[in-house]
Amino acid sequence: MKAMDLTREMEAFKAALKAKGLSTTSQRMAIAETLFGSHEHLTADDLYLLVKKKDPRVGRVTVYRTLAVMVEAGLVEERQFRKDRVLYEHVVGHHHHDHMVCVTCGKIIEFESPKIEAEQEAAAKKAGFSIYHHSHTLFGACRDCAAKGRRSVQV
Amino acid sequence: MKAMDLTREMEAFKAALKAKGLSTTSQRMAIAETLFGSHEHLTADDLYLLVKKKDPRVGRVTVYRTLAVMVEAGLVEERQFRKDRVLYEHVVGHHHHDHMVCVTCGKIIEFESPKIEAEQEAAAKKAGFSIYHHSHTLFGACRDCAAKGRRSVQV
DNA sequence: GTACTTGCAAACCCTTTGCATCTCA
DNA sequence: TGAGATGCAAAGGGTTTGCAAGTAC
Repeated sequence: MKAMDLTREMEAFKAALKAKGLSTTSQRMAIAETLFGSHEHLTADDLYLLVKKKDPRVGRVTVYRTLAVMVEAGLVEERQFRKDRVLYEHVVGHHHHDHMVCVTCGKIIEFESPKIEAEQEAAAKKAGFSIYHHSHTLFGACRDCAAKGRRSVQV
Repeated sequence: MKAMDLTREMEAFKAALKAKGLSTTSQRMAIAETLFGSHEHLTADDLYLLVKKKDPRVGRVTVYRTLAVMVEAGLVEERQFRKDRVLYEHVVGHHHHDHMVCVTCGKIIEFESPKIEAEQEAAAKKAGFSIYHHSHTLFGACRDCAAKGRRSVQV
């Protein structure tokens, strides 16, 4: 796999830092490059371990603090598929989608449905509710796990 | 408000205990009566405090353990609207619904949409995914909070 | 009577915070 | 150089577990 071009993501992050009056530190850059370079859904600790491989001088706490900045800037979103674990997904340059989570193998499938978006907007309007954001996750079995008849509970 | 008739819920719980080979203890009954008698979304600790008013001999740990039994039996569902808090809602005798959560005042509005259910089923089918259950939550401002222009982040 | 339950306290896990040191601008 | 950033260690908060004593059946 060739190296990804992270220019757009990194520029967006630097702009967000500048807008908040925060410094462009080597730790923040290393964390951002690692997260933007991954298309996985990562826990803070997953990310910490990955960043540490690149630059051992980055601490776990800085990862948490940097993720918080990114979330606040709208560059990254938190996903909670299990009650004991928060996953981070970078969303710069991606359009909105929701998720199907295979409870057997943990696979995450992204989906989007304009009809669902329209319907939830209609439901909200009916209740006088203004949506800021939403979370819509389907839990079940992916094609492979359903075929294999496996059914445990991993996620 | 007159006392609710919890017969159906309590019988369902007793049946679930019997099916699992578990004893009908006074603690479990007190916890069940309290939870089934509430139409709020409660944290384990909220429930513990409520039960303790009725019967001070019930411990926090037993509440956690009893909730786990109820969730496994399908009598109660867990809702996670915030990453640091799990809410429990009893679902015996209620039909499925999803939630809108006001991030300003914390109000929870229930909604249901057959169209959304149908669409998410269609999306899953397209991906070869079998849905076991799902979570769909809208975060935003309820009518009152939107009108007052308040916008903090409580939930 | 015996195996299951309970409840206290302690352990756990993830996350946040206090604070001295370091670094960007 | 000085305000902001970092990282260690320790605290925090919700939840789970070990174990001795209590209870259902």
